[in-house]
Amino acid sequence: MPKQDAPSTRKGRATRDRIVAAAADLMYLHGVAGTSTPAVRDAAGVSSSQIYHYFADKDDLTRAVIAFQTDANLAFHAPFLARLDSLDALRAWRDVVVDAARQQHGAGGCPLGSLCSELSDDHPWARDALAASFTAWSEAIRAGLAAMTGNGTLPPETDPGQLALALLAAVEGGLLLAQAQHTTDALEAALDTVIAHIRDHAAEPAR
Amino acid sequence: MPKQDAPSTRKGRATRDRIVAAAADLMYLHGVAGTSTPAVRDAAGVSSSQIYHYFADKDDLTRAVIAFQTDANLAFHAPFLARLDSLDALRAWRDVVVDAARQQHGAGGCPLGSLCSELSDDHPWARDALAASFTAWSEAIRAGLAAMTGNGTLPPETDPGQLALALLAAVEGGLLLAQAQHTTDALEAALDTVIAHIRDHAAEPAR
DNA sequence: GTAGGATTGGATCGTCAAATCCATTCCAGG
DNA sequence: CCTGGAATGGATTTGACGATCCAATCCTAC
Repeated sequence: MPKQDAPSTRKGRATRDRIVAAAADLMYLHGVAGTSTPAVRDAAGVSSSQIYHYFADKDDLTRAVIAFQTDANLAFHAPFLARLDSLDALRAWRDVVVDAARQQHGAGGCPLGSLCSELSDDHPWARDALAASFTAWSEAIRAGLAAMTGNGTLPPETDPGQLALALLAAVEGGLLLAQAQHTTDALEAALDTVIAHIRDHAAEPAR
Repeated sequence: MPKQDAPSTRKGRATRDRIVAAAADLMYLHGVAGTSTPAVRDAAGVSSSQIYHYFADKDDLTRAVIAFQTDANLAFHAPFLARLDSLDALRAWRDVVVDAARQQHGAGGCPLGSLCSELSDDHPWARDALAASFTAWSEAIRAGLAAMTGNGTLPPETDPGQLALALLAAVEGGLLLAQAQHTTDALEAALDTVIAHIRDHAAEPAR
């Protein structure tokens, strides 16, 4: 039973947000199982009872963290995906993703990907939420690519949905490998390969 | 301090193997943190002391599981990657990967990927081992692709290492998304896109 | 067969995380 | 003001997990 009622007072909302932000941070760094509620309590600067005042249990808090990361992820990528109207714009997005990964030497991987890998099998509610997150993300990419078919950069018979999934998988797989290898090589190779395929398609005239 | 000495007696080796196999299975299903040593004890049909007789601690057992999954993974893919001398052989491998994922509706994801996502950030020894696993895997793919440049299927200027990383990232990302979506759509899209790019490259004559 | 190490069983200990409880303080509306 | 619900602090309970210990049994080498 999730505790869905938002805090009524301003202070309460601030506290709840602080808990979620701290939990999101810790869970990103150490995983959900690796994040204890005492750790969240200390990081957020609250007391134990606060956590259970605003959340039914740890699962409920985790639910909030998933929503938090979903929003953060879309907020981060949306500006670049909104106007994906040229190959250069696509490459610009690629650079942003690669730079972000490089900045932390791949550590952490994708916030959504980590949660997905850890929670999907045992927690259907988490799986559903994350599936929706990924769908929204790939839909944002697809919409961007659709702009390229719309303005003639790509031939009309290209399937933006297929390419969007391929790009998303490239990002997730690339970030996962970056986590182990501490290199963005795989991420770059995966994205560059898909983008090269798109470029080749754009270069050759529609048959 | 790993307990690296293999059991001296036949029975001991069998017990140790049983523990590792049970632990690998549970850790694949529920993650490392989600797998308690009592659970491993029950699944393997041994008593607590057995586990700590053959392994220094849970980390040491996890180390063994990583090695186990690394071997299993290579053993599974090697037959297909060994003779990757044509586009059809590449597509055959793709089908095997996709079928395996489809068979369990994406549940579980990649055994190595799951471990990587959970352990890389907090356990350097695991990260190193998994990085080596992925390197070996991508090297096997690269060697296969190299056969295609060797026999003229692919032009000599193609970079098999780059393509191998792209394929590996496609597999990992695709399996991760399959875990959330319970569909192999993304996996297929990612692999098909990279393979289409390779095909296009093969079709056009070397400049 | 028999000695001695390898292997096994299962009780047990210390620790820590999840969740609960209750008493106290805060604060917005009247 | 002042009052009732919201918010907070922190002690506490309960249970599980990792790890240890020691006694009993098994096997292998001689």
